[in-house]
Amino acid sequence: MAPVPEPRETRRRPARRPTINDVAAAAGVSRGTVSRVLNGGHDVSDAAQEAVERAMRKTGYVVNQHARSLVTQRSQSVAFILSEPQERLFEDPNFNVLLHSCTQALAKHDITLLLTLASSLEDRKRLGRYLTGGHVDGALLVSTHSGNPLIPELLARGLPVVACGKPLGYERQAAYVAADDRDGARQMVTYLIESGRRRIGTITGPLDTSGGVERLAGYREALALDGADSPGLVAHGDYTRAGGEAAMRRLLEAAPDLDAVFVASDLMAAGALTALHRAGRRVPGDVAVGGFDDSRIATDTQPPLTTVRQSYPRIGAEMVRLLLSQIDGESPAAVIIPTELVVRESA
Amino acid sequence: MAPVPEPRETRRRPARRPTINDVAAAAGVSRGTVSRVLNGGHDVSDAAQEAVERAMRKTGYVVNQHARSLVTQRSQSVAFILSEPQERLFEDPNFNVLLHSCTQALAKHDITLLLTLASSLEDRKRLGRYLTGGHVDGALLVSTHSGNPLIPELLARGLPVVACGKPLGYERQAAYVAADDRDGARQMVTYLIESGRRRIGTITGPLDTSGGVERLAGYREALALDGADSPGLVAHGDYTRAGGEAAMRRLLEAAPDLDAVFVASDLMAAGALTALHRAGRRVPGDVAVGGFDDSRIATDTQPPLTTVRQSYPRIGAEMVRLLLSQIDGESPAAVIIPTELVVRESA
DNA sequence: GCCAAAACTGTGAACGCTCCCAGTCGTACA
DNA sequence: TGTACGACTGGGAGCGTTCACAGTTTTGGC
Repeated sequence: MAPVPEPRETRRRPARRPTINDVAAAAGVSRGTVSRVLNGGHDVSDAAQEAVERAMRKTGYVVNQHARSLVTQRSQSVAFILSEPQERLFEDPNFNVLLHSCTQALAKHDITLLLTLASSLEDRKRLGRYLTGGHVDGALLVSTHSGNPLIPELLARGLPVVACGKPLGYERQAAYVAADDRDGARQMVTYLIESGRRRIGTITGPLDTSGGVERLAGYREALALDGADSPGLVAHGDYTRAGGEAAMRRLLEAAPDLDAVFVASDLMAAGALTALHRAGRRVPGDVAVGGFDDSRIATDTQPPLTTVRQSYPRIGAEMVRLLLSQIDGESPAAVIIPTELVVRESA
Repeated sequence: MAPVPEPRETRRRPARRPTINDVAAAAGVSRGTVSRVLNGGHDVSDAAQEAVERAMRKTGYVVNQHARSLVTQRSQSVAFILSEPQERLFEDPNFNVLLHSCTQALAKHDITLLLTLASSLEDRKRLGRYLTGGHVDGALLVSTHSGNPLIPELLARGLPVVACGKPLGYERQAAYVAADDRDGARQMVTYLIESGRRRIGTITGPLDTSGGVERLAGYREALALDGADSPGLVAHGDYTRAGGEAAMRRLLEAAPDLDAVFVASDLMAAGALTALHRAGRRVPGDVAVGGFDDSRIATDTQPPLTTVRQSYPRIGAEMVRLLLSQIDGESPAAVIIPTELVVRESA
C-alpha cells in the first residue's frame, strides 16, 4: 500500500517553531545562557555568546513574546486609542504629526505603538477587553470627549493612561498633556483688541472637549479684562470646515457689525474665511480672523491665518514620557505646553 | 520606632491581579470549571456557571491574554500594516473605507485590528520582531510597493499575510486581494474610444505598484485592440494631486492635440483637471478625463469624474476572509474583484 | 431498577520563557 | 598554598492559562 501523501499544510505551517531549548541544544549551552544572551548578554562568555548567536541564526529562532510577557508582565507595546469617528482625525494634519512623534519617542525605548480604533460601542467593548487583558503596557488617548467610557475602565484596571488634552471629568485621576489653550486664546484675543478691533466674535469647538471649553474661557477672559465683553457673539462649531463656515454665517447674521473673529481651530477658520468671502467681507480689512493650531492649513488659506501654535511634536514626546514614567510606577501627572501667537495676514 | 509608611505606589499598582485560581477559590469550583465558563460555558452546570460569574465580578477578574495565547498559540488580533509614509494614505478617503471594512469584518470574529506604522527602516525592524514574535495571528498589508522587505520576512516566518493589491514579486507566495485593474482601465479606455476620442493619453501610477503597472497595461491593451496605439502619450504620476497636475502639463506639452486622458487615480485626475483648466482646455469639450477609484473626490471635482469603481468595502471583507482561512491552515489564495465603469460628466 | 450514555467536575501536564540560586571554575591576593 | 571573590553556567520553579483525561454524578430508555 502506498504511503498516504503528506498533507499540503505541513510545508506552510512548520510543525513547531524553534524554542529557546532548541537554540540551547544547538549551541551546546543551557536555556539560562540563551536567555542571558537574549536579554543583554551579561555574564556570558564570548564563546557562549557567539555559539548562541550562531544557533539562533541556524534555527531561525524568534522569541515567543507571550511566554516572555507572561513572566515579565510587560508587552513592550502601547496602544494609541482613537475612540472618535476616524475620518475626522485622519483629515487633521496635526493628528499625523502627533502620531508620528509618539511613534518616534516610543521607538527610542523599543516599544511598538499600536493604533486601535473604537468607533462603535461594540468595538469599545472588545478594545477594553484587549487592553485590560495585558496586551499593552499602557495607552495614549486622543480626542477625549467627556463621557468616554474607556477612561474609567482603564483607570479602574490600573492601566497607565495618558490623554492628549484635559480628559474632562477625570483631570484628577488620569495623566494628560495639553496645550495652554486658555492662554493661547487670551493671547489671540488680546492681540485682536490691541490692533483696534472692537466687536470680536468667536467660533468655539465642541464644549465637551477641553479645547472647546478652555479656548472660549480664554476669549472671555481677554475681553472681560478690557471691559469689551460682547455676549451674543459666540457661535459653536465642531472642528470641521463645514461647521466653521456655518457658524460664521450665523455670527454675521447675529452681529453684522463684527470686525474680528477668533476661531478655535484652523480648519474651522478656513471655513469661516469661505463664509466671509461669500458675504463680501474682506479679510483682514473688514473682519480680522484668528485661528488656532497652526496646522498646515494655516498657510494654505487666502489670506494665510494668524493663529496660535501648539507644538504637537512636543505634546507627543511629553505624552510618551508621562506614560513610560507611569509604567515605571510613578503616579500620573499633568503637563501643560505653552502656546504661541503666530501673526500672518488674516489679522 | 514608627513604622515606615507604605509607599504611595501600593495603592495604584495592586499587588497582584486576580488569576483564574482566585476566581475558582471564590466560586468554590476548580480552575477547569472557570476555564470552561471563560470559553463558552459548555459542560458547566447552571449553578457553577453563576457562581463563577459572580466570583469574576467580585474579584474583578480579567483573563491574562499572554497566558492564554501561550497555550492556544493565538492572540485574537491581526495587524494592519502601513509601511508607507502615512500622510498620503490618511488623506485618501478610500483608505478609511478599507480600514473600516476590515475592522468590521474582524469584529465579527472577535478579533482586534491593530494598525501599525513602519515608515523608517528602524521601525520596520522593530515591527518585524513584533509581528514574528507571535503578537498577532496574521497581517493585512496595504500599499505594497515592490521591494517591501517586510513581505519576505513575514512569509519566511509562516505568518499568514494578505496584501491589498498584487504584491509585486510575491504574487505566487502571498495571498492578495486586488481590483481588476487591467480590466477597469480597459473599460475606461474602450469607453473613451467609443465616444470618439482618438488621441488618448494616460497618467500612470507608480510603476512599482501593481495598480500602476496593470492600469497602464489595460490602457495599452484597449488601444492596441483598436489599432490606435499612441506612444509618447504616457506620463507617470505618483498618486498625488500635485503629481497628477504636473504629469498633465507634461502631456499637454508633448501632445497638444490630445483629446482624452485616462488617469490612474481620482486624486491625480483632480490635479489633471486643474492643469487642463489652467491651460484653457474645456472638460470634456476639448479633453475627456477618466479617473480610477471612484473615491469621494470623484464627485467633488468640476466636472464630476467619469471613473472606474473598485469596491473597497468588498476588498476589505475579502482580505479578512482570506486571512482567517490562512490562519485556519488553508493555503494562500488570490481574489480579483471586478471593476465597473461609472460615467459622470468628465468623459 | 439497572445500565449505558451524557453531563459535569477536578487535576496533572504542558505552553516557552525569565528569574534565582547553587554550583564550578579561574584568578588575585594574603 | 589557601581562600575569597568574581565570572560564568545549569537547572528548578513559576508565570496563568488550556487541554486531555480520568473520575463522579445524573439522566433516560427499557
